Amino acid sequence: MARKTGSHSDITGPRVRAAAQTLFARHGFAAVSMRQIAKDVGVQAGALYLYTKDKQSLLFDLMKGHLEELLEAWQLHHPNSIGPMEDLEAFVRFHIGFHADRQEAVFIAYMELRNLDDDNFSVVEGLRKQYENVLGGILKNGQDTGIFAVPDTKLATLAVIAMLTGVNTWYRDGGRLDRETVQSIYWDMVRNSVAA
Amino acid sequence: MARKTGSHSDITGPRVRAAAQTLFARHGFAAVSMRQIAKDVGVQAGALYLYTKDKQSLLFDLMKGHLEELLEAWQLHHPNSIGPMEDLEAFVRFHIGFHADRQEAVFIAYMELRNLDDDNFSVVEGLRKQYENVLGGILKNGQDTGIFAVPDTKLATLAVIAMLTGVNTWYRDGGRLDRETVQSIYWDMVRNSVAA
DNA sequence: TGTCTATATGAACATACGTTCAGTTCAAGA
DNA sequence: TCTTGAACTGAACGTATGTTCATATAGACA
Repeated sequence: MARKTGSHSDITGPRVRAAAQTLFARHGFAAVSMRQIAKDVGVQAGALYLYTKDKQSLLFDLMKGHLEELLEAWQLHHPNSIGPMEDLEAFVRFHIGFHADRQEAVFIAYMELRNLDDDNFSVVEGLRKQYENVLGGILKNGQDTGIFAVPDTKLATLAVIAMLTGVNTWYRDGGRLDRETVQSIYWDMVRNSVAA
Repeated sequence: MARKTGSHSDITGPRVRAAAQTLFARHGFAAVSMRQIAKDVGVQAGALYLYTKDKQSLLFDLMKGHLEELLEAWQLHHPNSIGPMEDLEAFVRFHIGFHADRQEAVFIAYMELRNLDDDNFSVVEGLRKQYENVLGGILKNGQDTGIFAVPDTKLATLAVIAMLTGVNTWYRDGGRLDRETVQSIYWDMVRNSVAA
C-alpha cells in the first residue's frame, strides 16, 4: 500500500493506528470520526484510506493486533509449564504487567466488542477464548492434581480474569502503589481464592 | 409534563426509558439514534422530547436511577451491620443477585461513563463511590478487628467489586449454574481471598 | 532533465444526526 | 356542543458522518 524505496513515510500507517487507538479509548469507537483521527495525524480525512480499508478495519486491526501480541507475549514469558502454582503466579504477574503497559488497547479490546461486525467479532472472540484457555488450563491442571480447590474451573477462570483486568480501571504508573506491590497483593488474593 | 386526569398515557415516559436502556445496552449510547428509540416506542422522534430534555438526559436518568436503586436496595437488604464476615457474605450475595436482575442497566452504568457530560459524570461518580464505600467499610472493619487480612483495603475493595461485577459478562438465568450456586462459589472465593 | 508514483488534498456524495416547531388529532371537562 | 390542551406528527433546521475521486505535489530513478 505504501513504499518502494525509502520514500517518504512508512510511519504514517502506524501513526494512524496510534491516533485511532487513543481516540477510541478516550471517546469510544462510535463517537470518534475519521476527521478527528485525521486531524490528530495531521492529514485530511481522505488520506486515511491510503492506510486502512475503512473505519471498521481500523478497530478490528487494533483489537486483533492487541490480542495476538498478548498471546505471543505470554508464550515468551512462560513458554513451559512448571507446575500449577508456579504457572498461576506467572500468569497473574504477567497479566497485570502486560495490561498496565497497554491501557488503551485493553480498554478498547473489551469495550468495543459490540462495534465489530460479525466476521471480525468471531476472530476476536476466538483469540480472547484462547487467552482464557491459558488460565483455564492452569486451573484445571491444579484442580486435577489436588493443588487447587475450585468447584468450577470455567467460573473460576472468568472470576480471576475479571479481577485481574479490573486493575486497569484504576492502576496508573507512579500512583500510590507500584507495579510489583500490586502484582504481589493480587497474587496473594488469587492464591487464597483457589488454593486447596 | 404529562397528565391532568387519567388521560392517555403516563406510561409512555417509562416506555421511552425502557427502549433507550435496551438499545444503549445493546449498541452503545453513541451508536443509538433518537429515531431508533422512537421507532421502538412506536412514535416519531419529535415526540420523545415530551418525555426527556435531550439524549444526554436520557442516559443520565438511566444511570442515576440505577445507582440510586442499587443503594436503596442494599439498605433494605442489609440495614444493620452484624459482623464483618456476615456483612461481607450478605454483600457478595446481594451484589450478584441484584446485578443478575438488571443486566442492561449494569452494563450501561459502567460502559457509558465517558458519554456523560461533566456535571452528570460527577453525580454518577459520587453514587458509584458511595456503593464502593459500602464494601470498603466492611473490609476495613474486618481488617481492624483482625477477621480479615487484606494488605490494602482500597485495592481489595476494587478487586472484589471487579470480580463480582464480572459475573454479568456471562451469567444468564437458566444457564448451566443457577443463581444460588454462583453466589455460593463466589462467596467461597471472596472469603478465601480476604480471610485472616 | 523528465518521468513516474506514492502521498496527499479538498471538494463532493448521499445519508444520518439531534433538535425544533407549526400544525393536527382527539378525548375529557364545561 | 364547544373549548381546551396534552399527545403527537411530519417536515424542516443546520451540521456531521463515512467514503470516493479528480487533481495536485514533490521526491526518486532513469
